[in-house]
Amino acid sequence: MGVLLADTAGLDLKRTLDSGQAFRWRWDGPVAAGVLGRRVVRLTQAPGGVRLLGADGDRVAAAVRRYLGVLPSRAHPRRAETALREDRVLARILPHTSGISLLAQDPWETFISFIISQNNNIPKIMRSIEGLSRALGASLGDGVYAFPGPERLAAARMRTLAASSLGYRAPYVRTAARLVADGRLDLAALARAELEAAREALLAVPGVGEKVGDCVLLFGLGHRTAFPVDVWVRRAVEQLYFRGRRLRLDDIQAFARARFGPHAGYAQQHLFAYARGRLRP
DNA sequence: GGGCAGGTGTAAT
DNA sequence: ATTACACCTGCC
Repeated sequence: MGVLLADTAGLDLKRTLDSGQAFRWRWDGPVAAGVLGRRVVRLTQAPGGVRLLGADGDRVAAAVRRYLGVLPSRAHPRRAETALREDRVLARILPHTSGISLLAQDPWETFISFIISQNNNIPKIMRSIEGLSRALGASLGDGVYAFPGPERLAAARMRTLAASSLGYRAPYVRTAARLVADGRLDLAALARAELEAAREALLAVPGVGEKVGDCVLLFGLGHRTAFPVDVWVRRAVEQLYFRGRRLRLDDIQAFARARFGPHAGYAQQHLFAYARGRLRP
């Protein structure tokens, strides 16, 4: 049943969907169910790649392939891995992390999701996003809800936001939604803009710091040289490249640019996955 | 039940 | 320029 998605050989679905870049996937045994826009998608790992379950047509398959980062071919994770294997440290790490893909997620949903992610943990982030979708998003049937659009979120009552356990992030989410809803922040334009200009625009939003901004750039706006530094990536860089020496954030960024260049985003994903799985704090 | 994790904003030096 | 602390919630 379903269809094997082209170009997904070698893609590790679990590593990809559980890598902290997406928050709307649920595993039911071997099947991952997620919401892409207004469509529920079910995926499973197959011997030759990723299988799209259900009776969806070619257009859906193409959309899922773009989402999974295997289209266009220049964005394919295999290219990044080939290049990153030149790095001695990553060559050692890759056997544990190979197959991770950088997802091409919806800019708006990614923007809000990572504002919620600040000073937070993944299960709680997922609950908050689920709660917002349930309260404000369109029903897609079977108890599944789309992520609410900017206008819906901008107009939401504070108590609705609070009911989704946003905590002190609620005003950040509301302000961010208003900026997008009335066009003062154009996420699509930031996807086309230069990295530094886009970064600056995101950092001007209350609740968006360097880490969240870089996550939005990398996971939602297609800026594949962004290098989000959270505590795990910091540990990985300091321990694996600098013998545990304490570095400043700017120095980590400069190091990533120099060392990984156009593949910095992918390097970050592998370092993050490795650190979370195998490094001690 | 107190301590802790997780980024950002703000106020302090 | 760097540093210390508060912020909300859920988990241990």
